[in-house]
Amino acid sequence: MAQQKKMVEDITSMEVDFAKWYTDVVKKAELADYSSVKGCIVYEPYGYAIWENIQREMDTRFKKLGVQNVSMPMLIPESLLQKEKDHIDGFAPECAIVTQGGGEELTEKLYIRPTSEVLFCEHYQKKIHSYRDLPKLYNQWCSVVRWEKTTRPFLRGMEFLWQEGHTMHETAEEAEEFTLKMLKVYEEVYRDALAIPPVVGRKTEKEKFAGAEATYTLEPMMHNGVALQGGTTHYFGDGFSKAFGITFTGRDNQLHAPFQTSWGMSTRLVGAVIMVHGDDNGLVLPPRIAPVQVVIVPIAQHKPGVLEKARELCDRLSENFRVKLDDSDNSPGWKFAQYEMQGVPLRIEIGPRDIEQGQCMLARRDNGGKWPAELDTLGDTVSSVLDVIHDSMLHKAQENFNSKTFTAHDHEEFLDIAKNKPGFIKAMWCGDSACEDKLKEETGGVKSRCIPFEEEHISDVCACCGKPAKHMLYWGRQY
RNA sequence: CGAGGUGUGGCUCAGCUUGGUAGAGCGCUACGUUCGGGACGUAGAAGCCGCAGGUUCGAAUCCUGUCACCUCGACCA
Repeated sequence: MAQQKKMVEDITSMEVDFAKWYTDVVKKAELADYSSVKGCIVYEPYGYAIWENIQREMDTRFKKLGVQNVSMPMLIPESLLQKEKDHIDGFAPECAIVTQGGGEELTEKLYIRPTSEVLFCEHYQKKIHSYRDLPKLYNQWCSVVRWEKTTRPFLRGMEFLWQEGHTMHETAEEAEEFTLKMLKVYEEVYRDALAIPPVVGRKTEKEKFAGAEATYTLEPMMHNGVALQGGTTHYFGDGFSKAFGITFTGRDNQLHAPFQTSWGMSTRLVGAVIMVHGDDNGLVLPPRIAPVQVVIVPIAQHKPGVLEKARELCDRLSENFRVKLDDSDNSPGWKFAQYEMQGVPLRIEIGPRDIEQGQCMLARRDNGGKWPAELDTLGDTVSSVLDVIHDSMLHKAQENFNSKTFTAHDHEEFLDIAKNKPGFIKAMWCGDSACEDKLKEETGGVKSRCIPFEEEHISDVCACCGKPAKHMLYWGRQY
């Protein structure tokens, strides 16, 4: 399909300034607006609807695995947060703290949750007594607060929406298996709902979550080659259990500490969708999470029969799809541009000429393709076209990933790629975090992304120090 | 948190150097004509010039502070 012409003048071109392009799209597509507090955004209806659709994709998958939704408090007493040392060391610097209530100084500070491991642990300590109480598979949908220095809508905020799952298991094997199971669920959401192919793997010691034994991550590549840490699952072992005195009587009539996991994905996914799929005309939404999957634009709508036919189409298609009929007074050209900006996957144009011929025009957002379709079989056509669009978007994202992923065989090549080619770098690593520090320093910000599950053998030695290599790592800059 | 930049109707910006009646384009409202890629005419509404102090007879304009946003670093999801 031919390269799409840039038709929207008020969005900065991606090539000119990617950061500006991003904020232009967020504002022009009416996804979010700034509030008067730094880093706290208003999720506008259209942006929130995207999040609701992502939520639905995740929530139904969680429930299939037996996960139950709960709601924990927002405030954490300081003493509770301090029970696990690595955890508080990791999070305390970026916490907001309540010191006053009802006009009086509090005797104990209350932390606004940056994440809720300790709250779940406190509760589990009361509820878990026997192996019969396990596993506990809880999740909550909530917002958390982290005092960030740099903020950007959806990508990094002081307050953001997410889900956090926290589970307790009888054995280490079961907990580790569940950690990986959730990682699979996340990957499925990425590919099947968001049409994004992430790199999936394990974080290095240096990059893992505060208090975790192992952290797994999903790292999609944005259109400009920058990574976004977009979802993590953690295996905690029994560290928190022991710190919080959670015990249960096992099948052997002995006391044991249960094994724990946690996992989370946030509204950052909306940012990923924007930056992976968007183009110079605005947002491009994957059909399965698009708030409006099909928009109907009547042409010459004042002429007899046009609006009636458009309404009839809208009613018919609404049985199976999320459809919007725009019968406002704006010109057709204005409507085309507007829904392109908002990333609506499929547009239907219907005018007097079409009605005469028993057809309508279909236009794809992802590649600009436009062609006539029979009205009689429109439902089936729309259904298959939306699937084709999804597959095609996933494919395009994969191609972008492939074309911006480079292999570094040695130190010199690594530095050269880091300096000159935006994207991911595949390179061997000795396992020493000193090499991660050194490469980050030398490249001005390239960090290890993860050890993928399917490692390639690039060379025998570390691309930093030249010692024998243990793993292949993905490297890259991140948001 | 460091360096730089920007805050004036809903949006993009002019005005500030040299203090003296608040401006333009787009958008918005009403009516009419239009309608296959951001239509046009006529009439109209809309701004304590980011916020708080200060200087002055008088401040969008000068001074101080503060907040937000953008870019580049450092830090982190």
